[in-house]
This record gives sequence, structure tokens and C-alpha cells, in this order.
Amino acid sequence: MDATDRKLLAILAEDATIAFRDLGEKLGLSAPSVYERVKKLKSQGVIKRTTIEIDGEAIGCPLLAFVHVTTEGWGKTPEMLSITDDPRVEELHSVAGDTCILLKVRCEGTLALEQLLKRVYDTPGVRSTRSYIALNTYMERGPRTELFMKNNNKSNC
Amino acid sequence: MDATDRKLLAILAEDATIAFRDLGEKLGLSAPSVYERVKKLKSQGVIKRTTIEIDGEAIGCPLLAFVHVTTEGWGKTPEMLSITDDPRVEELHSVAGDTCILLKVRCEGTLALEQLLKRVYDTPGVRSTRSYIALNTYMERGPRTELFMKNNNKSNC
DNA sequence: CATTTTTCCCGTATCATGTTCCGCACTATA
DNA sequence: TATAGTGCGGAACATGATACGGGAAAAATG
Repeated sequence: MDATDRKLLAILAEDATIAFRDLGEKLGLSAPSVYERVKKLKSQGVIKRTTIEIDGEAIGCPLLAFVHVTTEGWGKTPEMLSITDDPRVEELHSVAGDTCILLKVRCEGTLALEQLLKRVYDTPGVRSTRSYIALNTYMERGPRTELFMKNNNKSNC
Repeated sequence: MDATDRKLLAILAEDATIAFRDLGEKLGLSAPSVYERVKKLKSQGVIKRTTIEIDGEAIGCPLLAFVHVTTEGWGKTPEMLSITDDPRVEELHSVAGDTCILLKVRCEGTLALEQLLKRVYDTPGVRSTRSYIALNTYMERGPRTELFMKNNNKSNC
């Protein structure tokens, strides 16, 4: 995990369809070398997977919301975690702050969100929820590596 | 945008490295047909881009946090939006709720988060922030399309 | 209802790309 | 000075992406 790897990750994060030959040109390497690096990063788990970014509105899910959940006792029960079965749930984090759990959900509309909230409330141990409806998303992207190219040259890997 | 397209999107979201031939098998189509569908979905903007999922910890960014920002007046000023220059900021949403703006940030550690918060506070119009530190991420994925395969056969496109 | 147009699909052929293999240069270790 | 390990690149091969032509079905049109 060196500076080249970090640059490589940043390029792939922008566009994972780039050919190894072109990627090599940007990095000053040959295609096989880049291929080996990517292979290693995948096996190490640095690259978790390659996916597509889907436009939520285009598939009929224009309503993005963040739902904070307050529980009594230990909230991270199997029942609570099973909410991830719902395709509308994109993220589920256990957080420290004035709430216990944070959900990121993408719904067809307010009705679907209400249904989802009902399910949350029906979960044992849930005391309350607080929802934030996204009005506009100014940015949404994965982890960036540019910063590390400057600062973090201690090669933390 | 039909049921096949939605199934296609769901498969690609899981693994965008799949070959068109294999993708075609799963959908009951030939490789060229799938190719045309994907091409169209990309040109339509349904598929925004293909990228890699990077393990935040592996690149030295283990601290995930959600920062709610309360502003006075119209908070979405150019100064506020310029916070997206910072590679640590992964998402910036304008939200409805008891705060105005929601940031998703991934930092090297608490020190880096503090620096970022200082920058937020230095932004004109910012009244207060409330941060939620992720203790554990149980799930993190993009928009799903499975649900639509069952319910939403009205082909909303 | 007949005709035209559009849409969607497939098989084939070609070409670009991914992937493997092997030898070289460099480094570190003893 | 050996020796093993690592990363790189060129060439060769395997695989997959992409362009093209044509046919069937559906939709639009008269």
C-alpha cells in the first residue's frame, strides 16, 4: 500500500471502467503491473467490490431520508438488524451521540417511508425516531484517497 | 426501463465486473442485448458511473461520522458548499428536520474530525453542529432495485 | 384490417482488453 | 558474494466487449 496504490484507488473510484493500459499510463506503469496491484488490493480487501452508482430518482426512489433511532437497553438486537432485509435501507450504523442507531433509507415516497417507520417502531426496544428528509443532495461519493497522497506518506498498511 | 432492467441493475450493483455473457444468462438474454441495455441505462443517467468500494479503514480513514449543521438564514451558501473540496466529506445533503445540513465524513481520526469541524464552524452562518460517530457499520450499500421487481410494475420511467 | 415503423432480440465476426508467463533489475539479508 | 524476495515489463494467449446485419414481434398508422 504505497502512494501509487492510493493514486490508483482514487482513479478507480472515479471510473472503474478504465482499461489497465490507460490506468498504467496515468501511473507510469505497464498494464500487467497495474493488474497485479489491483488484484492484490482486492484480495487484501482494500477494494471491497466494484459496483454501479444508480440514480435513485430514475428507479422511482426519490425520497432519501436519514432516520435516527433511540432505543432502550442494548438496541442492536437481531430484530433491529433484520431491518436491513428491507431494500429501502441503504445503511445502518451504530452511533455515539444522542441517538443509538442511524439509518439511511431511500423510499418511493412518503407513504413508503411511513411504512418503514412503522416497522422500526414495531421493533422491540425502540423508544423513538427522528427523521431527516433530504431536500437536495449536493454531493455523494465514496472514500477519497487524494488527501493521503499528500499527508499520509507513512504508508499505513 | 422494465423489470429486466431493474434485475440487471440489481445484479450490477452487487458485482459490476460480471461479463455480459454471464449477465445475459441470468436474465435470459444474449450478451449483445445486455450490452445494449447497459449502454442505454448509462446514456439515460440511470447508471451514473461504475466505481469501486474502498475499505475506509484500509486507507487509514477508520472514523466515520455524521455531522448535522444548524445555520441561521439560508445555509446553502457557496462557502458552505465549498466544504465538499475536502476529501474527507463524502456526502452533503440539505435536509428538512431540526437541522439544515447533513454531512457524512470519513476521517483519519478524532484530530482530523476536529479540524474539519473547525472549518465548518468558521463558515459564515453556521450556528451549531451535532456529530454522530459511527461505532459500527452493519450495512452500507447503494440503492436497491429488488423491491421494484415485485411492487412497482408500473414501469415508472 | 393491411401496412409501415419501431423496438427488441440474436448470431456472427472483429477487435480491444484482460490475464498469464517468464525473464530482468533491484533490494535486503546473511 | 550468494540468495531469496519483490516489483516490473514485453510478448503471447484467452477472454470479453462491441459493431453489424437481419429477423420476429409489437406498436403505430392509414
